[in-house]
Amino acid sequence: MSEIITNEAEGKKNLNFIEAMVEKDLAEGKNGGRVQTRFPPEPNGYLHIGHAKAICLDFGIAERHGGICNLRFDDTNPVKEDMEYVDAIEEDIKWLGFHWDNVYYASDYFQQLYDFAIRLIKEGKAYVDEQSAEKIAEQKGTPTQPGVESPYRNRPVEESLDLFQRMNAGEFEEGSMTLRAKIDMANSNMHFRDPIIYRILKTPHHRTGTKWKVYPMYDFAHGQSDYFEGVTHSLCTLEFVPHRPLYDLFIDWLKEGKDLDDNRPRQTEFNKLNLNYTLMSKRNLLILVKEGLVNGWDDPRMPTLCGFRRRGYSPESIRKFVDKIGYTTYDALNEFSLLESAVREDLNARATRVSAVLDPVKLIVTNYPEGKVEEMEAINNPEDESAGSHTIEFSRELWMERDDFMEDAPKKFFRMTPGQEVRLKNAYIVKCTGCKKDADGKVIEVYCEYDPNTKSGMPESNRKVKGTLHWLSQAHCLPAEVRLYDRLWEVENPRDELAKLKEQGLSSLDAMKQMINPDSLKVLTNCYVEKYLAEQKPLSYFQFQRIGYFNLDPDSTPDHLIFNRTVSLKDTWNKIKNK
RNA sequence: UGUUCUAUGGUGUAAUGGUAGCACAACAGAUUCUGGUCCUGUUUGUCCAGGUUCGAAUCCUGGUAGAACAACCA
Repeated sequence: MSEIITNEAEGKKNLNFIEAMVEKDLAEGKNGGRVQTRFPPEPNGYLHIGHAKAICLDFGIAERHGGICNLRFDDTNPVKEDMEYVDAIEEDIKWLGFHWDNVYYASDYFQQLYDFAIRLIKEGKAYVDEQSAEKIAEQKGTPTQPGVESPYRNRPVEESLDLFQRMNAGEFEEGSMTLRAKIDMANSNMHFRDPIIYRILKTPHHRTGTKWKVYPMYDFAHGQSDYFEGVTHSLCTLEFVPHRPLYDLFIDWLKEGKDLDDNRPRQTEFNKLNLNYTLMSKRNLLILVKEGLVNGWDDPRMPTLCGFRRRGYSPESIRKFVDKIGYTTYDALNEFSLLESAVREDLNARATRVSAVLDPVKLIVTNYPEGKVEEMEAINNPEDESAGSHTIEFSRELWMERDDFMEDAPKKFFRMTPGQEVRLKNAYIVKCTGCKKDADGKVIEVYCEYDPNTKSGMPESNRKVKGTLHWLSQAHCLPAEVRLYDRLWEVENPRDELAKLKEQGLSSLDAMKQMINPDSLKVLTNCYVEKYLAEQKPLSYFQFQRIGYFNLDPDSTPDHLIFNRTVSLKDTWNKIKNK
């Protein structure tokens, strides 16, 4: 009985449509009851959070259904690709917490693909075209008008065969000839209008060197690669929907009806990730990096996985986010705040609480003995008792946050203002007694008196005060640089805005310069942090209490501490203040 | 004026012919030695018009709106 209930409960899982399909295929015994996926990046740039969405699906489905998922580099265009990217991609996938069964390269199949092309020529299904790119584009027609056939379309098989072999021997210049599949120049699907399947490229390939002079196009490589590997479910994003009939056709031609009909990979498309205030396309990210608009692929403002890593996002937070947005066929624009809620949720459980003063002003506890130092206990994480605690020194001369003092404060200001009591976190309750200002009226010192009976943990310490402030002992803290990040783009939908500006004749670079947020990076050089932070590992997760989540930048040194703000804490006071 | 695809609160996503639910956001409150977290509550939705059905977010028809497709990129 209980088993039945369990099964029913499992049956009610809200699976996304792809995973539901996989389960159905499995139940029906398709592909011999196997599940095999692949993650197929082109090694021409760094992975971004949109790839994380695909990675979670490809690897996740294999993991959850006893299948396998391979990493396959789609390296059919040596002009754009590089081993640097191969290494970075592998690192990012591992960081996200996934592992592949095998690493493959589309270039592993260059010989098989070439042989297949030869076969198609012999079967009269492919021909060598000697027209220019412009001419071919012109003859292609438009989505509403049929194309016209190339004059080379019906040339003798032997001629195409000879030319294709000589193309690969390096006898012809780049751009002078292509191999085209003979399909249908009038088809309503543009991809069926005799697609180019091979082109001449003389740039050495990062893996095969100068062995090949002709390279297969995506459409002629992807489906066949899936087939060679035994992929069952070929998952990709929505823009490949029009390619699917071609994907199927080339596999049909390849199989020659030898296999059972269901023993083949099938392509299924899902919506790619769009995030507001975020530009995702690799092409444009490359421009940002090359033009120095950001400081490299791992700039914490970048949507790359290495950027998020350096910003202080945990892999778990990214997976959590991907989980929340789901997979559909609707071209959605997700709110960045959902990502932020995911990282706050994860870091709340994970981050060590410390004190840091980002905009310091002196706080003097006037009735505290000069020279006296007390070690106070600071809980590392109230959400996790096992995280323990560390000590923080208290003394007469402290640093406090400038924002935490107001001489004339509104009623709801529960912080330091003359006559009002506040708790100094982990220490004493103090009463503000006044401040000192310079000639310009700027507050340079704040004064308070402490109540010795209110030390944290003491019996009388539980008196209620509305505010609790963080602080640092001037003699016992360290200077630090803190980098505050804001959104890189000022417009909510930079993808569409970029397209609009380009239509107006702007270059990508100029359009991006127009949309970029000039205040996306604020460097604070006059900050203080606890001594405790002197010897922490790079990329460790911290919460600067009452401020936000921060992590130690990889460039940080003990002599020059650098922290990146991952995300601020939710700030209710800021809302009240601005009402 | 082609083909293909899509449409559920502000955003994203469930409901697979049977009580429109969840998360984020927003708002209000309670708790708090973080104005954080945790907790409670509130507001807001099936693009439109027909049809099928006892019953439609779901199926059908027609609109409307949006997207993708015309690289020797992937």
